[in-house]
Amino acid sequence: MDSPKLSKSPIPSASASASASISSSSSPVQVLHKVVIESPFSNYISSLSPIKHDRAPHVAQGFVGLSSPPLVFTSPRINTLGRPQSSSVEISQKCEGDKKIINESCILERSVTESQEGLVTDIKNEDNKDDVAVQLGSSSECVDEYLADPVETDCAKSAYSVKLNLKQSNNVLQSSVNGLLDLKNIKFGRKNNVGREVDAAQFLSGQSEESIKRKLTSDEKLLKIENEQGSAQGISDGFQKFESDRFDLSSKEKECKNFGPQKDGHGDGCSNFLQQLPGSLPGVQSYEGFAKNIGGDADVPVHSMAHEASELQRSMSRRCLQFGEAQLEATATCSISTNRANNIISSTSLATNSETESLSSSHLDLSAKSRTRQLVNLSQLAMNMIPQCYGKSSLTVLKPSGIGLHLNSIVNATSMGQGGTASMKLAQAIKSTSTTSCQSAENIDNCSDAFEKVSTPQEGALEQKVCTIAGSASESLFAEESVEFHMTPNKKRKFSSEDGDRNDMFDQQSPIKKRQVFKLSDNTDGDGCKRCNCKKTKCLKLYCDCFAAGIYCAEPCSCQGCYNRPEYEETVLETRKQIESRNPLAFAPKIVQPVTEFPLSNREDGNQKTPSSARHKRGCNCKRSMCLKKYCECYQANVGCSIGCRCEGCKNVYGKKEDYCVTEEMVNRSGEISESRVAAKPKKEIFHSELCDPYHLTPLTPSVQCSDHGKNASISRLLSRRCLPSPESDLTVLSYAKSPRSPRTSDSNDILLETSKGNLDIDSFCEGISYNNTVALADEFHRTPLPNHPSVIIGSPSSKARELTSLSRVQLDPRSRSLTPGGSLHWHSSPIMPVSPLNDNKKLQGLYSADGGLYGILEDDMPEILKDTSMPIKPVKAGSPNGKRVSPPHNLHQLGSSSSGPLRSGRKFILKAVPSFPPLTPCIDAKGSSNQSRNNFQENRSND
DNA sequence: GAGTTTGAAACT
DNA sequence: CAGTTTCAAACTC
Repeated sequence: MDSPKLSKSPIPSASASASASISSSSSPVQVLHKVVIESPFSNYISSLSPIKHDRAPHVAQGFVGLSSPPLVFTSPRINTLGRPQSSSVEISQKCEGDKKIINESCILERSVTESQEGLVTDIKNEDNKDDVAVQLGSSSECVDEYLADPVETDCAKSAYSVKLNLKQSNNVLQSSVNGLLDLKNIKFGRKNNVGREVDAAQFLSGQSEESIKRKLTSDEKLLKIENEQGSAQGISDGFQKFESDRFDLSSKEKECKNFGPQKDGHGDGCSNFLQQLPGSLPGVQSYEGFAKNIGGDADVPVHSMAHEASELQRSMSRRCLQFGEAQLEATATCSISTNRANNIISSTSLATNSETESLSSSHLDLSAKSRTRQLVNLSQLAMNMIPQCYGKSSLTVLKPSGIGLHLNSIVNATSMGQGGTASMKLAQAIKSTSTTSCQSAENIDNCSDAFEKVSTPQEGALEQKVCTIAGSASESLFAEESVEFHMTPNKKRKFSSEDGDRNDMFDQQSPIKKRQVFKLSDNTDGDGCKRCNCKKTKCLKLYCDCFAAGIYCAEPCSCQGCYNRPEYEETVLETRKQIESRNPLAFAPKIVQPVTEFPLSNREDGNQKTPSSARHKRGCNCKRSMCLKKYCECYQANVGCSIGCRCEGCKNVYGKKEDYCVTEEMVNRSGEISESRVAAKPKKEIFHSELCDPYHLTPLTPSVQCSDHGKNASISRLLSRRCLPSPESDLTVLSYAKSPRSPRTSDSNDILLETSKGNLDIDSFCEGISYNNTVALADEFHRTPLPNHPSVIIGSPSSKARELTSLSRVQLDPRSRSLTPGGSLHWHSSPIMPVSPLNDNKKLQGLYSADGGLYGILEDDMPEILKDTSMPIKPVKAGSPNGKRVSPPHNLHQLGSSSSGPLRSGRKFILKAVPSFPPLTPCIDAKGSSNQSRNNFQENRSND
């Protein structure tokens, strides 16, 4: 044990105290982040609303001082600040009046915009946007119109981009006057909000009934949309309740109804959704299909739309913010996120569906009300999506779901997906959105009911999607947290088995209870984070999932003598440092998920059975469980085994080690990898590269994997790897392009890249940052807490994104096509490889070799930043036969001149220096040596 | 709920 | 670095 220092100042840092206070309120999980709220916006927001408390509790507490961690934590916090608060603000203001709401919305918008700005400077260049808008076609009408409004541009800081969008959108959007009116109204409202709330309101009201309605809608939403519902079409009481809760289900129904006929193809989905909403997934699926249609070809457009819509959203409603969080968490890819978000939204509220639909079919004729609602919904969607897509989103994403546990992001997601996880996430999203509204018990009940209704139907597709999202991006404590926090009784019902009496448990009742709960919930608290039951380690060792995940233990934990609490922050930090000193990657996420999975997964099925691209950083060392039980970290994480695994008799459902190798091989042969260099490399190398490179690791799978339990995982993997990124997912494409396989070389890759470009603005942050960053960030965060820059991430949401971006850019070789600014972040995509002509063979080897790859890349291409930054490329021990610890890549030596020496010798140093980067996977074949004796013993036992 | 199994983490 | 021990989760009964 690291000597746990007994109490030290209970709350050393202000942030810690803050978090502690928050946590005290109720949330089991506490996320610590120092910087988070520093932004004026956040402060302002926080001051405005009490929400903070609400939100905070949900957030898992991270170690404030932790050097490495917890990006994951950060993100949640960010979310909390921005969105949750905003939402809460809305609520609070709701009571006050529309004006306040408007103001707040404006503020939020600004904050969002600003944050976005930072991330998105790229967006300014939006040549692609036009394309996107065009691609989006009708779907973006409303948004476009909205964007088109000059006023908006003025108001929004991101006006520039908006203007561009507007121009484009104008061309496209003109078709729908109504939408414009609404949008304009909204915009106007926003402007006015900035300084002239009243005027704006008047203005809006004066412009048209629609505008009025819309305003009403916004007001209602904030206050409660009941009025709208009443004015609009009759809505079932149940739906009304939802609406009151802010779900606006009734409104959605109305909208859907309205849309149904109008909608082209999507309309059906909407109508279906409505019909099925009460309990049928189909609607959701159809909705997904719609989303796919929208974003399928060009995810980017969707993002752009979302982005645009986001502004509306901002003005309109903050409540969606949480959604965004959840979604963000879940999804790295915008398209996916969008779809999922849509799904989620739809699940939460019909309105959401209508939004998407409306977006998709710009020309849809909706009643003013419906349109208004749609706008609102769109705005919500946009909000949700935006964060994801945009830099902020990335930040949000940061909160790796997996955070909760090393393994866990993925695992949790998976579990959730399988069971009620999806629902939980949905619930999270919903709750997040509705949480504020649900403050009253009644509201809560209503919300919960609504949630149930929604969730139930969704369980099928939605859950999977959700899972995927959560898993891929990061399950994010966030979402889960929010879920817990928000969990209404109904929700509990849904999760009852899991959550059960979680609240009660917070008190740390008998461990048994907790433990039971854990069992039910898979040891995950609402956050999706596992909760520990440590008895001897005081939760200061990696044995403790909480500690390992960089979060403080919470009520749900049944640990004994726990020092992993805010009160013992110092101890925790010290211990953490010690552990990190031994193994810099100790706190890095265990599961590496390739960024690309997202798209792939989406494409295949809505369900996506498995994702298999994600892999365990170190790989497992299973001897007796055959990787079929949770003893296996790979299995637990719902990821397939890879070369890095030292397991024996692997039968991992998510992907056998052997299969993995085979797949890799096939891929290599396929020539996609292009350039002989890849082909030339031995399979192992390739595998290693993927394995080693966490990001790179498995392009294949989506972390989440909802699962078919990985039965199809292997297949999916193959597909994913082989398949170039479909146009559907730009991310995928990009990532692939970046992949060491040599995006350049492969024609397909090039094509893909180009395609993606056409669809997306690479420059736009949406694409670059949003996609890449989001994913990358998520991964990074999950994987590696940035020891050095934790505060940065947390502190300024954009900061991290920026850093990443900068890194990525730096990494990016101008020559390389790799678009993604953030892509570079993702190792797996590392543009560098393709770009750098350097000794391909060596590099390749290096790359392929687990650690080597990174090192090589870093040195050659990225050198400065990365080198300086010190990427924690490898866990010190990563390579050990046991696999427990990553050993430095042997190949490094081979790699480049400079790299090998220093790297090797200084591997430890490097690791520390670059905590921000995800730990590379130990590529080493390593045979598990460590437990041999034990293995032998086990074998003997088995034989017996 | 207790006990066993399992494999990672920690230790030597 | 390899081997061993410890630990807590997962699992079984």
